[in-house]
Amino acid sequence: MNDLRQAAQYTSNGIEEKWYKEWEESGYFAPDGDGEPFVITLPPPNVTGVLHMGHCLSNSIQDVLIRWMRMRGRETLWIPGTDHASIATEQIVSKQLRAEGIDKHELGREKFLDKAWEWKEHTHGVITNQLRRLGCSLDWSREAFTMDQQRSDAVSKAFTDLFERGLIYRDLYLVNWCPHCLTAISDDEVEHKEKESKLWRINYPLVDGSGHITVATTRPETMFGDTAVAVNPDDPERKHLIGKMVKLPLTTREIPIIADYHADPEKGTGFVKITPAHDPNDFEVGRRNDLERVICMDERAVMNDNAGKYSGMDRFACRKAVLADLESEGFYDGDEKNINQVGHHDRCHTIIEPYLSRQWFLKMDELAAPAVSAVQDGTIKLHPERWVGVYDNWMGGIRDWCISRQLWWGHRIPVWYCQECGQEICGSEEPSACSKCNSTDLQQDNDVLDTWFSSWLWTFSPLGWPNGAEDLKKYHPTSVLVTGPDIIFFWVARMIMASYGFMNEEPFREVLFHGIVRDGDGRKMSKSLGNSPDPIELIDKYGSDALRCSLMMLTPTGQDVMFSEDAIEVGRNFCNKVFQATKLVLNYWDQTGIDAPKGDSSSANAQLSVAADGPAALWRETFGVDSPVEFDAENMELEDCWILNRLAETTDQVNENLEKRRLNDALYSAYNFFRHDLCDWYLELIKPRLRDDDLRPAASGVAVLCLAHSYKLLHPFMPFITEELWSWLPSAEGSIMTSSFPVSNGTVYKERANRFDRVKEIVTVIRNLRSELDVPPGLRGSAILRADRAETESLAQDLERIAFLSKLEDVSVVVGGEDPSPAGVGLAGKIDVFLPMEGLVDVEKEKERLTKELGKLEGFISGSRKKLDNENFTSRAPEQVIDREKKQLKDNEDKADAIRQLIASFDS
RNA sequence: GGGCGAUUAGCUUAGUUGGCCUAAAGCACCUGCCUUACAAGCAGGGGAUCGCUGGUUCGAGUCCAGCAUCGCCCA
Repeated sequence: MNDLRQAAQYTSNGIEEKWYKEWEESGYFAPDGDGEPFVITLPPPNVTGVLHMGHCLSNSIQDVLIRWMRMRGRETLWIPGTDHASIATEQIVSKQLRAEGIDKHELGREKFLDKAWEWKEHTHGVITNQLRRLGCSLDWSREAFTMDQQRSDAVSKAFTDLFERGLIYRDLYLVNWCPHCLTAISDDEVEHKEKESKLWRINYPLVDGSGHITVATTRPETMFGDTAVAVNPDDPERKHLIGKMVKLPLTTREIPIIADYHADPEKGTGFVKITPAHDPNDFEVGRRNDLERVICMDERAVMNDNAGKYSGMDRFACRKAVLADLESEGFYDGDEKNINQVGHHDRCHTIIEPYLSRQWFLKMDELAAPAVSAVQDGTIKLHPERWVGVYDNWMGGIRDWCISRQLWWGHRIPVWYCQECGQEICGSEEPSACSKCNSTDLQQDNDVLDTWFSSWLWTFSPLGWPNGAEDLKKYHPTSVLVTGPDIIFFWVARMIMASYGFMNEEPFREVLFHGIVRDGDGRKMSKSLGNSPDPIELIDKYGSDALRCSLMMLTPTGQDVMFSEDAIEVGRNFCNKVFQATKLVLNYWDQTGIDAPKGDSSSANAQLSVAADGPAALWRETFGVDSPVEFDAENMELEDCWILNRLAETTDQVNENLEKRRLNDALYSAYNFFRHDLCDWYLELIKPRLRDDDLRPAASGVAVLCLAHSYKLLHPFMPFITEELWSWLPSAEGSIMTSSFPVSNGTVYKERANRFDRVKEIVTVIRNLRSELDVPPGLRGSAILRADRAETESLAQDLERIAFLSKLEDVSVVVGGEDPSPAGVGLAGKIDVFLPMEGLVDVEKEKERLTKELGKLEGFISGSRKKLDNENFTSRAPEQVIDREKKQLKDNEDKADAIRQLIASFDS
C-alpha cells in the first residue's frame, strides 16, 4: 500500500514532481483530439528572472482554464516562452563584467553578446523549472524565446514590413533618456513620482537696458539651452515685450521674447524660458516658432561646452553652482516651494533627462484603428469590462512608439547605411552591396529594438510566423490572454495592433485581467521592499496545490489580492481535508474486500444526470466499467439521493462560473461541496452504514463516486493531489487530467434531496438548542417533533438520522397536542422542535432567549404587514413578490404564535 | 489638471436583471468538544444605521445626482 495512505496528515513531498514528470513524459501537454482548439500563449517571463507571486496567480489562472478545457475535450495548447528583457539583462551582464574589472565597451559588441547568451543559457532553466513546479500544463515541445532564430525572423519580418509600408521613420526627437542606462526608453517605461522641489525666479536683463524680466523655472541648469523666453500673446501686462531681446545671464548670448500660448499668465511669473532640446513642452514651442535647439548636456547628463565654465559638471551639481552664481551676480530673485512630477526610469530609477537624439519611431495611428474597433465591437472581450474605457482612452490619444534602444542585447535594427552614398537599406538579410551605388562598404545600425517589439508578436510568432503555416492556421487567433492590467498599454494593446497589422485578425478572443498580488498590508510586492515571499519556498513547504488553491480562493475576480504566508494555510488545510476524507472512504472500501475491475478511460464519461438511474449507472459512466457493487436503485437511501443531487448542482455551478471566468466562485462551489456537504453531512451520516458489513459496499460505493467527481471538479485548481488520490480509487484508470470533466443537466432526486434538507434544518435547530441551553455534550437526551399530519409520515422515516446527527438517544414525532414542559423549543420551518429537559432547563434563561427571538420575528412581521397594507405595493408589485411576502408573513406569524404560547407555558 | 475605480462585520471581500436581502462568506473573536478520516478538525455563537446627503420608485446595498475619503492610470 502507498506510504501516504498511512500518513496522519497530507504531505505533498515527492508527489508533485512524480506526477509532473509522468504527465510530461506521457505527452499529455501536447494538443490532442479533434475538439475545437483552445489556445493560450503564456505571457513570456524574463528569461533571466525568477518566479514571483504575480506569476503564480497569473499562471494558476491559465492552468485552470487549460486543464478545464482539456478535460472538456477541447484540443488545448498552452505555449511556453520567455523574453530576453533587453535592458534588465544588459544591466546584469554589464554589472557582472564590471565585477571582473571588464568594461563593456572595451570588450566589444560581439564578445559582450557571447557573455549575454552564456548568462541566458545559465539562467533559462530556473524559470522554466519553476513553472513546472507550479504544475503548469505547458506544451514544452513548442517553447519559444524572443531571441531564438524563429522569433528573430519574425521580428525582422515585422520591421521590414512596416518599413516598406512607410510606418517606420527616423527622426531627431526629444526622447526619454536614461543617463544611467544610456538609452532612450519609451513613454511607458517612465514612472512619474511626485517630488517636492522649488520654483526659482531668475532675472533676464533686457538688451535695450529698459530693465529686466523674471522667469520662473524648476530646472535652472538647462538655461544654457535657452533659445527664447515665451509670453502668452493674450497677456495684457506682458505682451508689449514680445519681440524684444534679453541677455541670458552667465553667458554672452542674447535670446528673443516670443509669443506662445504655452506661457500661462497665471502661472509662475508669466515668462517661461524655452529650452527646446531639454523639455518636451519647450520642444513643441520650439517647433512652432522655429527656434534653434541648443543641447547643453551629454548622454550622461553632464554639462557640455555650451554650458561654458560649468562644462563637465553633473546636471545637479551644475544646478547648485548656477544658483549660487546667479545670486552672487544679482540675477537671483528668490524661490517658492513647488511640487512636480518627475519622470524616473522604471528599471533603474534614475531621473529621466529629456534628450534630443536620432531615434526610430513607429507610426501608430494606422495600426491603432482596427485595434480600437475590435474591442469596441466585442470581437475581443475584456474582463472585467471596465478596462474597455481605459483602453479606448489610451488608443484615442496614441503617440508614436520610440522603438530603438541604445543597447546591444536585443534584435539589432535591420537597417544598413552605405558609407559611400549614405543610402539606407532595410531588409531581413544583410545586403551584399548598396542598392544605389553598389558599394560594399555597408554598416548596420547600432541600435537594437525595444523588447516589446518582439513580444507584441507573441500570439503568432510562437506559432511559427512568418515561416510556419500549420500551427498558425490551426491555432491562431488564440483563445484567451491572461495578464495584469499594468501592461495593458505596453503589451495588450500592442499585441492587438500587431495581430491586425500582420495577420489581419484578432490575436485572441478575450483578455482576462487579474489583480496584483499585494502583501498583507496592501503594499505591492517588490524586491526592494523585501515583502515578496519566494514561491518555490512556499511550494516546498506547503505544496503547489496549496499555493494555487489559496491564491485562487483569495483572489476576487479582477481585483488585487492580499497575500501573506498564513493565507496559504487555507489551501494547505483543504488539501489535508481532501486527503482525510479519501482515507476514511477507502479504508472502509478496502474492508468490503471487493476486487474492483479497472475501468476503461476511453469509454468513461462524467455525465451526472445518469445518477438518476442509480449509482451503478453512474459508476459505469464515471469509470467506464461495470460497478462491482450491487446498488439497490429502487430503494436509495435518503442521504445518497441528497449528496448525488448536491453533486449535480455543484457541477453546474462550477461549469457555469468557469464559463463566466469567475474562477474563485467556481472553486468555492467545489470547496463548499466537498468540505461541508460531503464531509460534514454525508460522510458523518453514513458512518453507521460503513461500519455495517451488509450496508458497507453500497455506502462506500456512493462515497467513492462522490470522491471521483470531486477530484475532477477540483483538478484544474489543484492538479497534483487530485491525480494522486484519483489513482487510489477502485476502477479508476489512466490520468485524471485526460479524463472527462463532469457535466450535469440539472438536478437528480430533487424530492428526496429536499427531504434531506429538512433533516439538516431540524438537526441544526437541535444542535443550536443544545448549545444555547448548555446541555452537556455527553448527555444523550431525546427530542419531540411536532408537525402536521402530512409531514409526520415522511418525517417518521428520518428520525434515526436526526437522532444520530444531533447525538440524541431518540427522536419522536407527534401531531398537534400540548407543549411538553419544561423544554427548550425551536422552529424548523413548520416543525416545532422540543427538547424536554427535566431539571436541566433554566427557565429564566430560556424565556429570555425566546423573548429575544420573538422580538426579531415581530420586527419582520410588522415590516411585511406594512408592505401588504400599502395599496401601491399590492397593486404594482408582481404577483410572485406579493405571494412571497404573504407567505413569509404567515410563516412568521405562526412561528411567533408558537413562541408566545411557549413563553406563556413557562409562566403557568 | 483629465480619466477610471473603490467605500458592506475588527480585516479581506460576495452581493450578476431593483423584490426569495429578514444582507452572505472566509479570516479574526467567543463558547463547547482530543466524537476510532481530519485540532491543518467538528459543533454553536456574537458582531453591519451597506461612506454621507438628496432624488427616482409601491420598493434601493443595487439606479441617478452631489459631496467626502482612499486607490490606480494618464498629462
